[in-house]
Amino acid sequence: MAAEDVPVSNFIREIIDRDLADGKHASIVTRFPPEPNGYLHIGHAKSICLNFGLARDYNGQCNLRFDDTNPSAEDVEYVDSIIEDVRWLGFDWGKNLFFASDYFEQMVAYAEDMIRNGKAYVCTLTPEEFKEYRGVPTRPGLPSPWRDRPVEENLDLFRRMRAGEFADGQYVLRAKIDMASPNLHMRDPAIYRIKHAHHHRTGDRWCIYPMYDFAHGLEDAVEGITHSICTLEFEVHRPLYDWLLDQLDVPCHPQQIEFARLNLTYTVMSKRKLLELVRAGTVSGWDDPRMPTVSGLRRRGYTPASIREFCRRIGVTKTDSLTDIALLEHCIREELNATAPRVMAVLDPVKLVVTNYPEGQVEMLEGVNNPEDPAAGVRQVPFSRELYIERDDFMEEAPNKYFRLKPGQEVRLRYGYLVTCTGCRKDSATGVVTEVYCTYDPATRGGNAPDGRKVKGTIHWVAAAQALDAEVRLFDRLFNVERPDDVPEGGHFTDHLNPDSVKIVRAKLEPSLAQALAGDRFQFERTGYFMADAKDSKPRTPVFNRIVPLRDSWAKS
RNA sequence: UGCCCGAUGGUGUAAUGGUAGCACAACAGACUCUGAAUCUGUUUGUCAUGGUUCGAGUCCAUGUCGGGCAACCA
Repeated sequence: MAAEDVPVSNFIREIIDRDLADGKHASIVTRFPPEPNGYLHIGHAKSICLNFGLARDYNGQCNLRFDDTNPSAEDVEYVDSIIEDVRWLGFDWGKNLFFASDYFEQMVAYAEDMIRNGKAYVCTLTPEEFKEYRGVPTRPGLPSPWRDRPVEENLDLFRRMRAGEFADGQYVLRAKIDMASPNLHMRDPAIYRIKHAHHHRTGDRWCIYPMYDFAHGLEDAVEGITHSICTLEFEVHRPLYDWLLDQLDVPCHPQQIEFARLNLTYTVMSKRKLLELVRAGTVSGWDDPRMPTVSGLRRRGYTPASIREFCRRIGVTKTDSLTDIALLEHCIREELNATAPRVMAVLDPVKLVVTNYPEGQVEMLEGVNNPEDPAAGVRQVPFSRELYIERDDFMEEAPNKYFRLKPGQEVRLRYGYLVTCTGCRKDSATGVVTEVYCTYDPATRGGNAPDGRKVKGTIHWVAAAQALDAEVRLFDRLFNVERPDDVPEGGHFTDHLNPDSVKIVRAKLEPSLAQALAGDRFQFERTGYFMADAKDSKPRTPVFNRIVPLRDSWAKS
């Protein structure tokens, strides 16, 4: 078993172990129940890995169920993207793809059972009055004047609600529980509302829709869910979840278990805020490579395995926490270090002229594709008199510990020659370096000196005439503070947007990259991991996204 | 001021009454044809106060701090 597949224990697994040992269940059934009103993000990935991971490890089943009980915000676009994302993450629900909307008829029957049992009533209060009667946490609520409406009248009104005789908000079906409960959710919650809205799956068949609290437990029960796992904010709903299932003649009573949702530094995670960024055009869409959405991470170049590994490492608890995004970055670096072919690419080019190298000569030098993986083989890289190097790799006046090119210093051109810097030319007006000069030692072909002398620095380069010009997108975090949600009075989370979250450059790439296909990942030596963009890369003219930079202990000091 | 939940190094997470461990991050060194990777080492922790116990991060009490709950959203 690979390290990444070894499950990390957590309190939910302990509950399941106990339930299995006690014989409460012979096997488990979980579910991932998204509402199709937005794209999935890395927080959902945590839930997906949890629920599907449990099913996998315990030889159980995990359903993919769309909780589509509110047509106003939902759309097939979201259904499709969610299906694609869960599958991309590497999970399979087999035949168990369900929609809450498929249970609407059944839910109405359960609602009528509740009415007949005197556990639900049709209320005529307006939304404003409803709120008024509910009271506040510190004060009990007041019973609705319609609380004791006769069963027959409730039944009749509910059926007419369904038949479309009333306007939105005119009536609502409520559970009859306890208006004095310290738990607001137990104060006769609404369970069915009138909503004349077009549903993406049921069309105009319905004009009443069940509320989450009524629907969710029934969906779970009907599907035979054993462990209904959700996030912490539903903890206060659990008494209602349990109460409801106790009132009705359902196939089973699943156990709701809550865990803490994922928070990431330098990131916002609410669907509302992500939608706002999309709508405002702050990002190019849900799959903008800077977004924490599954589609954004995919576009950026993250692999499913790296996201799964991240989810494995963060664990599952009930503690509200803030995970350092450095851990996510570590997970993708770790994978790509082992798998990504190395190439040379100059992101901020300046010309280097090897003054004693014959003009017009081109020789092919051998580069190792992946030092971590001998099977990756070697490739040929052209070398000539004029090259491009990184502007950062030359300093006219440099500190002592600067190992790259400075006048008089010898460095290695990776897989090329040892060269000694002899000077540079600068634009007389601006002082900007336009060309750097050096001489090479012909005896050092391939990068080693026969006399055994060592050089401290090795830099990457690309032959000027053979270089492939390409667009490279350098992404950085979208926000420049750890907690973008923390805003002062009157502020907005977008105040913390990082103005430099993307920088587009024209880079010089080694010619082998002309063969790169959309979705191919590479390590650009000394700079980072990159992927050819899935949408904008064309054959022979790739466009690269920087997934994550290499660690750089020099830049820090 | 009501109810529910939580609190272990900078961050995340283990330890289930018996040696506080792991990972990320940071720092230092070794190695290096990537200032990467790798290797070695270092710093930093049980929210507080009582109690139970031979023994408490763990159990109990009180307090403190943090989060959630007052959509006909999920």
